[in-house]
Amino acid sequence: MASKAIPSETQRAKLERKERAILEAARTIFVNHGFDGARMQEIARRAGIGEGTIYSYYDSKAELMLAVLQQFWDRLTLEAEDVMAAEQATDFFGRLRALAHYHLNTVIVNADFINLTFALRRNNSEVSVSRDHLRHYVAVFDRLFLRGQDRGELRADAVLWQARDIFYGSLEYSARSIEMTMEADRSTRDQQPVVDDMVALFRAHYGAHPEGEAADGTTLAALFRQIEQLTEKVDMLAGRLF
Amino acid sequence: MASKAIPSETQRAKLERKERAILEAARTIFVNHGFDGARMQEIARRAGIGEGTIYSYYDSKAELMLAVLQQFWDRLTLEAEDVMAAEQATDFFGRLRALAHYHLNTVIVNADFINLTFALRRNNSEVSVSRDHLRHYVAVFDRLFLRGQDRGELRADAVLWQARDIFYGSLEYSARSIEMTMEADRSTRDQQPVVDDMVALFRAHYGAHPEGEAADGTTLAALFRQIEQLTEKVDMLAGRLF
DNA sequence: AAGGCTAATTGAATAGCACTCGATATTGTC
DNA sequence: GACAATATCGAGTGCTATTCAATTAGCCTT
Repeated sequence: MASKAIPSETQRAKLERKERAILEAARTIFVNHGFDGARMQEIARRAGIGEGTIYSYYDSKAELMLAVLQQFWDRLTLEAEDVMAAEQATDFFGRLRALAHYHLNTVIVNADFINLTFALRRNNSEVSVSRDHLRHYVAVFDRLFLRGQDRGELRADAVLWQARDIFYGSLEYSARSIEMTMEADRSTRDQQPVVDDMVALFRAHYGAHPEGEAADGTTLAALFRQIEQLTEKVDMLAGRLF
Repeated sequence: MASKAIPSETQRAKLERKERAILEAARTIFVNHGFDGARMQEIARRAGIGEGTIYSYYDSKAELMLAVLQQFWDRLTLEAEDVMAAEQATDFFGRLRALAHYHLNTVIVNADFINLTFALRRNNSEVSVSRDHLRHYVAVFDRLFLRGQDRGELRADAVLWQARDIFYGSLEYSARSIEMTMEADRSTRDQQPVVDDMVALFRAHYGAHPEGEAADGTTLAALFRQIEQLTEKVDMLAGRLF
């Protein structure tokens, strides 16, 4: 029995090493050439194996790339947690700043990976898996936000997923703008105003503003929202009239 | 001379009709099958022409799709302008709401096109052209924002491109969230809170309300007054209706 | 250590696709 | 009607991911 287990252990180790080699090679080739530009032959050559062998590890090119992305997003998730844990400021906005800074920088530095992730959004069968990575990753923000609400730092009536979309959506677009304006210079300098703006935005719009409360506890943001809804109603009614 | 011009006119018309047929067929096939899933043969069959003929109109599959996208984004740009012009409320926030509403709805309804647009973000040579469509489209927002600043409705120190990224980035992510939660039901109901939140956000973060005194009683009073007036207006309009 | 069994590996063969090109048809001019 | 120019066609080309029959390596039994 033991004589069986030990050799199979070394065998498994060997297979795992080979799998890592494939993944490593695939990562390089995919990032450099994109999904369509990557040649399975080149990946095989770089991994030091035959072309057909890849298919005993991964069923298809798409699945291979999915594995690469899986690894990538898992790493990001762990790093994001670490960055927030390392932040001295333990209040919501301090941590939000740390997360925003990390995310923006990561998205810019790993623009290739981000593009790859969204390039898969065609083949519908793969999308669901691709979504899981993202869901897992953005859960970091969700936990932070909910904790902020529990502590009373954020409006209790704020909707989590709306805030999440604002956070990640804005930062992703900002990353693209930053990339466009300075293609070569990858310093972190120009990211600062974007991060500052994002934190200020969350403070103004989602912050609990205890000092600005009216006697009945109404907040400024709530008033603005109320104005929005009323204005809309007026528009709607006016539209029905004329 | 005239005898030359007239036949060439009919000939040109014929070619243009054929080009429209190709574009129309391509649009359908690309939307239904995605870029990689689309077969040039099927596009040709649907357009009622030979496969090779497409290549005397468009140099490649990618360029054909680019033409489809061009047409799509041009239409969106015009519609966005119209929607804003049709809005009764001429202040910044009223128009922003109209634009946000139009954009969010459009992105949801035409999710296929949006995905196609970003699917091209691999082949670098095409990206620049693809960017031009977007640049043209988002210029609608830019004009609105700058006008709002000129009129003193918005903070003068707000950075245009940051605001633009927040607007379009958030809405695109929100669209995805909305799609995910209700795959079938395409009513406009769930878009309302997102639009409200976006406008309220711009008001709180970019609005020029005497910001320094935001938390003091006078501003609060002004807001309450505004709410009073709006409520009155709603009552009046509702009274006229029923 | 040899033989046998299983699992892993290989790369030539297959199939599917965008795109080309020589042949054919259509149009315009005299 | 005949010639030139232009537009159309679809079988052929070249390039890929993927398959699979043949080969090799690993492991166990005796």
